[in-house]
Amino acid sequence: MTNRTLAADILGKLPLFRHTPPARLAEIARHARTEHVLRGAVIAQRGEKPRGLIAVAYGLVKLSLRGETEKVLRLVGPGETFAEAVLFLDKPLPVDAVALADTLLVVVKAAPLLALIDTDRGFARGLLASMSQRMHELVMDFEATTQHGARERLAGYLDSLAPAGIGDARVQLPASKTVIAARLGVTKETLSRLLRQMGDEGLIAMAKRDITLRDRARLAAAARGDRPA
Amino acid sequence: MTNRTLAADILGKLPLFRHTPPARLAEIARHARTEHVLRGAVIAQRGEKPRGLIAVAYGLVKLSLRGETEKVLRLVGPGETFAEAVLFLDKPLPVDAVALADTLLVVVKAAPLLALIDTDRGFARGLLASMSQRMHELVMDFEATTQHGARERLAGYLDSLAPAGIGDARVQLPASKTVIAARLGVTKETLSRLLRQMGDEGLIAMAKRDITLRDRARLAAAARGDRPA
DNA sequence: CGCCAGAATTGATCCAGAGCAAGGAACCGG
DNA sequence: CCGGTTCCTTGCTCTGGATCAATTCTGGCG
Repeated sequence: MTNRTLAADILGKLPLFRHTPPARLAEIARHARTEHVLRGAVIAQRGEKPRGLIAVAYGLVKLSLRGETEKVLRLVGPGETFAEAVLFLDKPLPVDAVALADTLLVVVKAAPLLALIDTDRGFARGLLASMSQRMHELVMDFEATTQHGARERLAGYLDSLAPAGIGDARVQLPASKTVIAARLGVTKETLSRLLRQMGDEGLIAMAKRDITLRDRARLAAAARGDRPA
Repeated sequence: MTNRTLAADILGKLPLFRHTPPARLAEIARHARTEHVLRGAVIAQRGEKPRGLIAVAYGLVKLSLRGETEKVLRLVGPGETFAEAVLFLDKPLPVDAVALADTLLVVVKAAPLLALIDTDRGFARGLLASMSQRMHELVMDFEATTQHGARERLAGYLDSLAPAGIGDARVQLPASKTVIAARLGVTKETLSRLLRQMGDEGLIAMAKRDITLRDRARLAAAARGDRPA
């Protein structure tokens, strides 16, 4: 399979292009290329000008703000895209992107996508919807960071990892605890202590990156800010 | 002037509709209405379903997250719009909207706008651009809140109020200090102390809501995190 | 003018979470 | 099986900014 048909294949599976006719998709793929990067590789850096829309075929990408303390804005997994927003702005990237695992990317140049907005109404709507979604998540995150304490954020995060349902649930952290901590906006030390504490309270059980939610009701309560009994 | 021609008139002045032909604009205005609200009035509350895209003709609207401590996400002034993102999501509003002054709003229902995306390519692009812009601002704000201390945020904010340039600049706070404090993510007490401190250092001079930036170089330095000499 | 409510200042205290330091524990290639 | 990373945990201390508690200032309005 050539690089381009591979790209077309991957792009076709994205929600964004779900309704785009194959002919147009092939056209888009002509301006796309796949890129394989190793764990730890820097995909893009803050300040650079974006190379285009980036989709993750497999692997995991970390988008983060780097100050003296790193804040992870989003973990981008298979089937997800990033850098949509900068496509339409003449601004440099505001975040760093680093591969957390061996990752296959598809990079699509901006120009053909801009054209696609005019010719494929489904795409325009899809893009709008996905950006709205992203925006909403960002606002929710903002709220979590500014309104809730570290314990509440962690409880909410853990709860969000498991599909709604009652009874024990087993979840797996999508990245190292250090990265999760930066995602939650705390230090790894604080995360470690909080996990420990929740373990002691019987809220969760932890084995490495695998966590069992032992009491989802109390976990949800903790996310709402209730202090332990 | 009727309510509708007024609405059309106001909408026509927005960047978003800058390139929309008058005929379409009139069509949109058929589904829009103006709304005059008094200072302090609640325009929309978190959890409600959005009534549509809202534009501010004159006045000032505060968008904020309400927990036990309020966080102001954005102050929306004349010529600006809000609630675009929720148009495309079937979700309740994530924020509260309150008028900070007597304000004239134009409320445009979602349906005709969705139709306009298909018929007016300029509009689709404009919408995408404005959402991207909003997104970018949100990320910058996020960065400020998570990466910088209160003093740096204030310095950056003050600096951003004045157009770039050297020498003394006079700016005016767009709202009460209490609101500005919530915008910056600090308490009014902390804001008061910081302003005082910057005054003592000769960085700024303050009279009520009017602030003179006395040393933009050092102000910019403070925004970057340099401690006072 | 004098009164009152909301806004701002100022001082004193408190605390969640950061920072620092020092081990453990799992994982890797050789 | 060893030696080196990289990741995680745990104890101690420190601090930015919140919180609590008075005043003081301000701008309407009768």
